Amino acid sequence: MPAPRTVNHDCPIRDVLDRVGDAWSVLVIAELDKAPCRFNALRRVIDGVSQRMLAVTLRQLERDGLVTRRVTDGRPPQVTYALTPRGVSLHAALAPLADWAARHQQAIRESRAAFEAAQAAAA
Amino acid sequence: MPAPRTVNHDCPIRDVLDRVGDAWSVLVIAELDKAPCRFNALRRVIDGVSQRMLAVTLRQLERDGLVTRRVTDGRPPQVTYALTPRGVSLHAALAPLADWAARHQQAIRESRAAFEAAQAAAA
DNA sequence: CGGTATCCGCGCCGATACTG
DNA sequence: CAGTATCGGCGCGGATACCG
Repeated sequence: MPAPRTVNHDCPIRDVLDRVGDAWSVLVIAELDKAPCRFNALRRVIDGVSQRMLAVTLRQLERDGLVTRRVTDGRPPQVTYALTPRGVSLHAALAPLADWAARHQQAIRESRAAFEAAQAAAA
Repeated sequence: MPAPRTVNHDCPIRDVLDRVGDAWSVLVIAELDKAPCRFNALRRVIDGVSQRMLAVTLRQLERDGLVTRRVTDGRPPQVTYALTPRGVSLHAALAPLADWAARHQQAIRESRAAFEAAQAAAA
């Protein structure tokens, strides 16, 4: 297949944004940064994520070497996920963005309200 | 209404990631950070973006107070987009992530290849 | 030149059912 | 407990046509 998907540029940041832009990946990383966690525990704490999306997200993160999947057979079977050093470093690289978001959140909301008010006035 | 939905958390970073996760927003911001730019010039340099998506993206960024839209009537009419200080600060907050992406890109590709090789071996 | 309006396909994701 | 398989809707975005 020639064109799998939006080519954009081979700009390296796009690979990362495809992951980071996903709603769940960041939440999973943030949670695992606190402590390793099991599947259903993760599911409960993330709240809103479906079983399928959590599985898919974890598989992607594992694939990229950002989390590890450790299986402990027994009754009941246990699977523990944890961040790799690479995953930790990504979480760290995300911090400035999170900071920015927290600092500008209010101003952005006001901008949006103002913009919509202007739109309404134009109509 | 108990839980409207797609709430995740009111975590402020989600608002930002909805924008940043969008394929085009970051490219537009990066381009406008170099210099203000007109619509079609932006279209040419971004390469791959449809007219519709560029318009939508710019509207969102304007709405959030990240870019300004300046119209100069004449023949032909001109519309110039530029980053606001807030937009510049977002671009700066993105830098560590871009750095991280550049530094880990190669390792991630290798992880993916290894993962897929393991998958193939399991089959 | 710089858009908006409309249509429509396809890909993502939630729901459901089943397995080791 | 920790998943995979399958289906179906719906929303995102490309293509196209048209306007100031």
